[in-house]
Amino acid sequence: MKARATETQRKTRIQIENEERILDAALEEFSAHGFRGATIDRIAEHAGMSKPNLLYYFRRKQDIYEALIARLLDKWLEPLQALDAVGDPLPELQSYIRRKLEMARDFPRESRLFANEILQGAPRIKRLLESELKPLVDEKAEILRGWMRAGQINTVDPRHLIFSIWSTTQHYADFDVQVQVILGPDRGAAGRFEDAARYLETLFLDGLRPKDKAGGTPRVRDL
Amino acid sequence: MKARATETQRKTRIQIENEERILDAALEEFSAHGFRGATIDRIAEHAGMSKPNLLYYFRRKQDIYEALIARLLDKWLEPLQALDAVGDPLPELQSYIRRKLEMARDFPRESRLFANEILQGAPRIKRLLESELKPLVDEKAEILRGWMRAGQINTVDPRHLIFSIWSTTQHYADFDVQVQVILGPDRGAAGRFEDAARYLETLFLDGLRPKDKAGGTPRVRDL
DNA sequence: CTAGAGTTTTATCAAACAGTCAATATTTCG
DNA sequence: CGAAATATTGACTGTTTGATAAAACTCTAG
Repeated sequence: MKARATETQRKTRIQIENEERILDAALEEFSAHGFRGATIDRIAEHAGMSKPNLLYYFRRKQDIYEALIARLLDKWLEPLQALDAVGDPLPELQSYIRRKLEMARDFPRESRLFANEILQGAPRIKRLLESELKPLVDEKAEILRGWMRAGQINTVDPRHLIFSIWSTTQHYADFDVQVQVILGPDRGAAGRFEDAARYLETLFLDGLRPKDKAGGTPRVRDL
Repeated sequence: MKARATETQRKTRIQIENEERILDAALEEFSAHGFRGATIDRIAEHAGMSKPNLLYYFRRKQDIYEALIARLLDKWLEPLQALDAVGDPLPELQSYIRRKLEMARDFPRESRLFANEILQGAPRIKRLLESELKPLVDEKAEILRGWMRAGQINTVDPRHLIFSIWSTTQHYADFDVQVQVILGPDRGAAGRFEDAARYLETLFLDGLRPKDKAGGTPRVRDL
């Protein structure tokens, strides 16, 4: 019988192995070229099997893509899930930033997969963003607002705060080539991420304005 | 005679008009689907001309892409170019952030074009990044270091500072769909960018740590 | 060991794709 | 005007791509 995912049926050893290999190869290709730029041929080649064989496990290109997204979304949202109301705000936020940065370091392909999808208008996962991401962000934004009301962190729009954490951390995965061109090969990947972590800590905690200059607060604000 | 760019030759009115239309259409397609995902047929259709006609002006797909990149890179680096050593550091940085954010607001397709290219490993413009972007960043990083030595801004790695400005501002163009899902349709595009500007100002100047706990200026700036 | 389920391959298809060519139409300019 | 330069088109080529059909092979449970 056909190995269709829709049916409730135990998976064969070979099925499990091959779907794994296909999804890994697909991650490689989709994250590097986007949905339209990736081809079944290259995914099959990368997975070490013939194209018809691959299509035996996933009937259509889009099926591979959707399986991949479904498998990765939860993992991707884990750091934000972990943001907890009970901890102290600043360490809690630092921890969130650190986790996101570690995700960018350890799972750059996953980061680029989502980046490609969103960048190209999220035609295939927009619904998923509305049903999964939006409520999660709303929930965590409420926690942040609580901290702001209590004066434990500066008052800002919590959703924009979350955007800035996403963008600054994922930048190191998504724009890695550019980062490497600019930083040069001096420090390895690990060193780059340490530097990034140190910088982001300063930025998010204290910003750029020096804490106390010699006399008074100049507070230059306007442009 | 053929209308090849390699030859020193005055351009016809029709040539100018058509190249313009082609490049605009190409920006639309390349920014939405990446190099491999975009097709000549769709670019031609979008430009309102037949495919062979388009190929009369640009012989290969890659030629369109390269012409587009060449035309846009300078404009894209303009805000950083404008960062000036003589101004006061904080207003100067604020101004840079504001400019970058305006670019994201006014030229989202250009932002996505570059994002797509870098995301996919910059295979076509890596050399350009090394020859144009790297020296510019090095130059401006030196200005930032000067301000840090003078104690006018906090001491951080200036290149990571630049990364964070790029990522936070371009996020509003590149990840626009996601931003819209999360913020909802309440405020229009203009409103979103005002909010973003206000938030980024707080972030980059003061970070999240409250300035002085009780007493002093509450610094409530609400949403 | 063997029947049937599960897996892989070979052959194939139609559509999409980048790019070419020669013929035709239009514009420019002396 | 009329010839040369420029622009546009239709018809076409070879390749890539997503997808299918059926035959052949392999594994596994009884």
